[in-house]
Amino acid sequence: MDKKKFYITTPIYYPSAKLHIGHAYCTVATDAMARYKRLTGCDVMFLTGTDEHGQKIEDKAREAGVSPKEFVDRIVEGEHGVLDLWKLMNISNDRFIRTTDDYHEKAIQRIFRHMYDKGDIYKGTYKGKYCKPCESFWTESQLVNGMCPDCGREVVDAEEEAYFFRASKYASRVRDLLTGTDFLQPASRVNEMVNNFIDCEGGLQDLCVSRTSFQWGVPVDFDPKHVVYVWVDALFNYMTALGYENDERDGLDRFWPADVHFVGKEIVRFHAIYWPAFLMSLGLPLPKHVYGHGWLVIDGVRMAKSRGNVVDPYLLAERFGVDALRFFLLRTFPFGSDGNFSNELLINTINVDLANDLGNLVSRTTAMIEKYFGGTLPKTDAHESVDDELLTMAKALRGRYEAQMEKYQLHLGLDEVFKVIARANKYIDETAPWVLAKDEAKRGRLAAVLYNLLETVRICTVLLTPFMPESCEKIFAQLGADGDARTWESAGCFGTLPDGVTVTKGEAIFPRIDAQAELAELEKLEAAAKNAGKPAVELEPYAAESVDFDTFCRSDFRAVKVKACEAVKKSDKLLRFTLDDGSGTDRQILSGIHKFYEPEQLIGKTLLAIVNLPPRKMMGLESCGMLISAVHKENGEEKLNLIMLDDKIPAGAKMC
RNA sequence: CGCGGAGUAGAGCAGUUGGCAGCUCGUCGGGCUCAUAACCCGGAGGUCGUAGGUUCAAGUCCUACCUCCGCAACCA
Repeated sequence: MDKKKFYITTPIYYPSAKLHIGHAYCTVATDAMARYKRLTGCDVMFLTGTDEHGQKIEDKAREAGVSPKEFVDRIVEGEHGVLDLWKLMNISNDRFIRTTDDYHEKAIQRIFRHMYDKGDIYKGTYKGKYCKPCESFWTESQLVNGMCPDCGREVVDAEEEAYFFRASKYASRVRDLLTGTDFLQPASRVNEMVNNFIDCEGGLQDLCVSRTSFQWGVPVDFDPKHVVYVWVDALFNYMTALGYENDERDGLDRFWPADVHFVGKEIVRFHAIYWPAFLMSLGLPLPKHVYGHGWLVIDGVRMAKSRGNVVDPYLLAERFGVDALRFFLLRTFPFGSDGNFSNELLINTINVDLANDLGNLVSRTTAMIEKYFGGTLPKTDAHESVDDELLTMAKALRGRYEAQMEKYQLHLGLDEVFKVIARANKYIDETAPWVLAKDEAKRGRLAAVLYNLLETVRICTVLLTPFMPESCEKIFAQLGADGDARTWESAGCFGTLPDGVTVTKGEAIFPRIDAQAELAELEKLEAAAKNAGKPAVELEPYAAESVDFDTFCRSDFRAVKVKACEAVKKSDKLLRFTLDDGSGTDRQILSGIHKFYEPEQLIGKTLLAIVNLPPRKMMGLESCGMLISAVHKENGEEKLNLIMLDDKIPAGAKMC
């Protein structure tokens, strides 16, 4: 019979900055799944890569003074870059795709044209905020203080010509796919998608698939002032990497459709709605599953560069070992939901599961075989009923593990293995080999007990291989398990190790970590890493254009006193100020500075405000003016200081 | 009333179709000495967010409310 195929992918990551532990989490999970499938005998294709186009990279490259391609090359191929990280993490991907690869770009042009020819891509207008001097479009949410985030000048409502994908045409087929099949997992994500994006007001929106406001992308070949905008470019990587619309790669017939795309929950929408719609448009087979995993969060908030709470996988892998880190990520957090990451939990998991339970089990088993039998067990068949439970569990393990793995429940697969490991530790207590060893007549029974342990450990190790390839290799070596005793087959067969096998007690495979000392050390290292290589103080660029005196004079700046200040409900940034501006009536101003100040710090302070801006509503509240602050970056971190005036200045005093 | 998720022992979480409330860590007590001060056993600790309702029986189903978190919005 032909080998079964299995095609699995990670998202292609956006290399605008170094990857963090969250990216590693997703890739390690995919890797474990791919290794598991290979173990079971599947012909596996495992793809990962990078999504390298777009405005943000164009901007970052300009800031760095290099071309966009040079910029992404550095993050992808450079030292401690994406490729290095996956090598370090022992990722076994079969292919790596970069959306700047020539064959991919050419294929995207053809794909775009096919969809256009079919009438599923049409020319329309994209509405947004436009900054004339910068020739840039911004979405409402990108604006800084309602102004252009680049130059700080005013933006205007404007329209840009753009191509759109007619997603609306496929709305009902996509809804059926989501609600009627197990395409999207975990199932809890289905309602969210359907209610939010398909059955919402206005129905499924057509998707903007081209832009003219930046150049760093795949040009639309029949209308070259447009570049293909993110999702057509990014999602089709899963097919172009197999040779779709190109001759450079191959394997499309063999591996498409994908068996599963592992993706973070933030991009579930694009994989679960637009990706199937694209494929429907082209009449292509749909992937079998999309699995949206959770995020690693820190103290309950999402990890993000802008929050300065990203965790560096390099640091952790180097300190604790790649396998320990891989294991921790997949053992601790339920794969479908968010998990709260902490160094403490990491160390605790390593100590308890790997050092105390697994490592110590290997150690005491091999130690006793060496001590009592010189490393080689004699033939024996002294079975007792106390063995039954352990043997039953060990024999059933592969099936139970497989059931979980097939559902992508990696943490539950591991859980099954660790139940058996715990049972084996208990078995040692029950059988007390050190007592048997004192009685020469019980040599046979002693050998049987140790053999049972040896086999149990071997089976567990086979099943742990996808998670911790290198450590399992070491364990096999200590057990004397050769090629045939490391296979999927053998994991279902208690008694695989031959009589006379020789074990060797070696170094501790997972040494215990001194938690307190290590935590302190980590804190130091992370603080150092955070500040490394970043300019101490970074200033906004100076305005190139001059402003005439009259324009300046029309701005009415006044001293104001803070009478009351409170956080705006449901907003993480806004503070609501009630101010005395000297006029006799209170003035309300909202300011997005909660990240920098707590409201109680500000009551009674004398601040500077511009008071003749038109009122504006935010979160349902009216803001009449703007408080003036000084902004800069320190060690890459945004800093903001309100301008505080001498308290003897009366409320309402005009600045000029 | 924008959409969705979550509230269960000190912490982190499981609890399938309603049937005596569980797991890991921590904590306290005991056992063992093969092992990486590891392992094994036992105890304490919860009115399962609140208030109603259905039922012989509710963590589980229904209704209302409270709190938290995502998305969205907003960030003058």
